[in-house]
Amino acid sequence: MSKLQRILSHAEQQCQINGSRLTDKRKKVLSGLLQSDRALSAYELVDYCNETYDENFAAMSVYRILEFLEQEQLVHKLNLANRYVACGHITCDHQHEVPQFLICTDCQSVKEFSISRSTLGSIKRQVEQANFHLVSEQIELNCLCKSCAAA
Amino acid sequence: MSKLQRILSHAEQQCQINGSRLTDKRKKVLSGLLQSDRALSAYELVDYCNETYDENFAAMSVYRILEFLEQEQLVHKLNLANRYVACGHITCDHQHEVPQFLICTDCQSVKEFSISRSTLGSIKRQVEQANFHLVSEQIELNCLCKSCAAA
DNA sequence: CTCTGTTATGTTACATCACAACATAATCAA
DNA sequence: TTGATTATGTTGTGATGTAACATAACAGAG
Ligand SMILES: [Zn+2]
Ligand SMILES: [Zn+2]
Ligand SMILES: [Zn+2]
Ligand SMILES: [Zn+2]
Repeated sequence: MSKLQRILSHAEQQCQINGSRLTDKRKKVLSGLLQSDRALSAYELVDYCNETYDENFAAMSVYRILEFLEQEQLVHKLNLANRYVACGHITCDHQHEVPQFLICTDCQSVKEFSISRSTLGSIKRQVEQANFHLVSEQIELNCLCKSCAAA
Repeated sequence: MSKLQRILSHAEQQCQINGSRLTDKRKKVLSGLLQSDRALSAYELVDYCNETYDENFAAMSVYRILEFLEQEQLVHKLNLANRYVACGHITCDHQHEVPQFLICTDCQSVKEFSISRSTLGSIKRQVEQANFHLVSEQIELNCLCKSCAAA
């Protein structure tokens, strides 16, 4: 069983537990993201799926499917880049924490990582001091990945 | 002399020093942002200027003007919200540091603030450990402002 | 296995967004 | 005045995101 298959079946189980269905189309969109080494826009996914699976996804469908996958924590939306990535922890059993993302502005590769609790804590403290309140611990940072930085 | 006037003339001087011109149109766009209590999208600015000054700005012009104002550090672009705010430090004489922004996802009000050097340092360190490199210290965080959080 | 309500997907049509490309006008430096 | 540079006008287009309504697939009750 390939790694992709393993992740997909794990995702399917997870959906069953949540009382939702990982349909064929949804699986294809998720696969697209899983097989991509970078974050994809909705329309890139439309093209990818249509070429790879000889399907006829409409943009509308992909947006709806992405919304679903996001709710199921299988996919993350990167607001800073208006793109989507597959969650890197689908096969993990532990509860998914709110992740932070490093996005390469050159090649759109993404690293899902966790900033230390203490750093996150001091960010939150300083935000509160400024009389604002974080709506989410999801933090996105524009970066260069190692290979793009070298070039 | 009103506060607005003072900021504008300060901005004009700054442009002269840089060998650029703060034209009438550019002044109007900047004024629009200065008088707004929240971040505005390019098209909101188009509408605002056309209504307020009885002008006929085209979207294209506003995009160009915003690009100019950004170069002059008079305006900041918020990538997370696809909106623009006037710099809060135009009349400061000290060198402008890279700012961080707290953006209310409800009312689009924005606080330009500075995270502590030490926190910024530890963020950078953790990013480097993940083999990425920050392209900018500009960090944008989705928040709720105090009044929106209350409601 | 029907029937029926719910969920998923298809289809069409729009509103918005961001900018390319070329044209004209204003400004400046000599 | 002239020529170069900069700013703005104008037109057109590709990309984005979603509303509104229609049909299909599914699941559970009877
Ligand atoms: Zn994840
Ligand atoms: Zn890269
Ligand atoms: Zn500023
Ligand atoms: Zn608010």
